[in-house]
Amino acid sequence: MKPQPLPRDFFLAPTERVARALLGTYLVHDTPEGKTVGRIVETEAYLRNDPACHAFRGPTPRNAAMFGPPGHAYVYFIYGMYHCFNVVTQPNGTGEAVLIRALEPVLGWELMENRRLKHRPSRAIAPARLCDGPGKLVIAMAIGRALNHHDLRKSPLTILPADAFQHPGVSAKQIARGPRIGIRQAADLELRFWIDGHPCVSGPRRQATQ
DNA sequence: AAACGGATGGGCT
DNA sequence: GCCCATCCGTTTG
Repeated sequence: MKPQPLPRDFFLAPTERVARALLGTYLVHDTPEGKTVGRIVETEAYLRNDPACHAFRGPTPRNAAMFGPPGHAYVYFIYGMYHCFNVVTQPNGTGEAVLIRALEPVLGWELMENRRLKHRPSRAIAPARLCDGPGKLVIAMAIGRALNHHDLRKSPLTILPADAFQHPGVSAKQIARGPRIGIRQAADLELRFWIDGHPCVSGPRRQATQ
């Protein structure tokens, strides 16, 4: 039987719990160019009463998706040239989400590499560096503003459970946590989660690779 | 190995 | 006008 996308109820759990539960699941994007799949290895939670959260000061045109239905995408533009991809959590109107920060490439490696090289044609990219950051994975998976508000139970962009590719999943003991990256407000909150020691995690805390 | 600055443009005070 | 949920190449120790 074909694996079914994560159901709506998955995203109704407390956001911190959803951020942990997403580790080991698979982000799948079907495009005319081909299919790409990445295993989620790093996430961050953004909460309603959290000054670092885009929804903190209430709804605006930009953050509207965060106040929309759970299990939909929130895609936003940042630093004049990048996008970030989030999954909305909690009931409609709450304003919480999980940022997807890093993927382990699973399928469509060559397509992901070509997309990355188009943005940065100067050098080769090590496999573990292909999707080790929120801006990078969005380029590799070709996730753009058009997918803002997209229902992640439907084609072309879905999230499949950890067992979809015969993987046992991620146990609580394998999950590390720490402060979120790149924010000034609420910088002390430990709302970043990753698979401990995984080579595809972003930042200095990942395991040393070559 | 870590620190730093430039690119680049939308969103909000 | 200032602030970014970033990335990359260069410099520094």
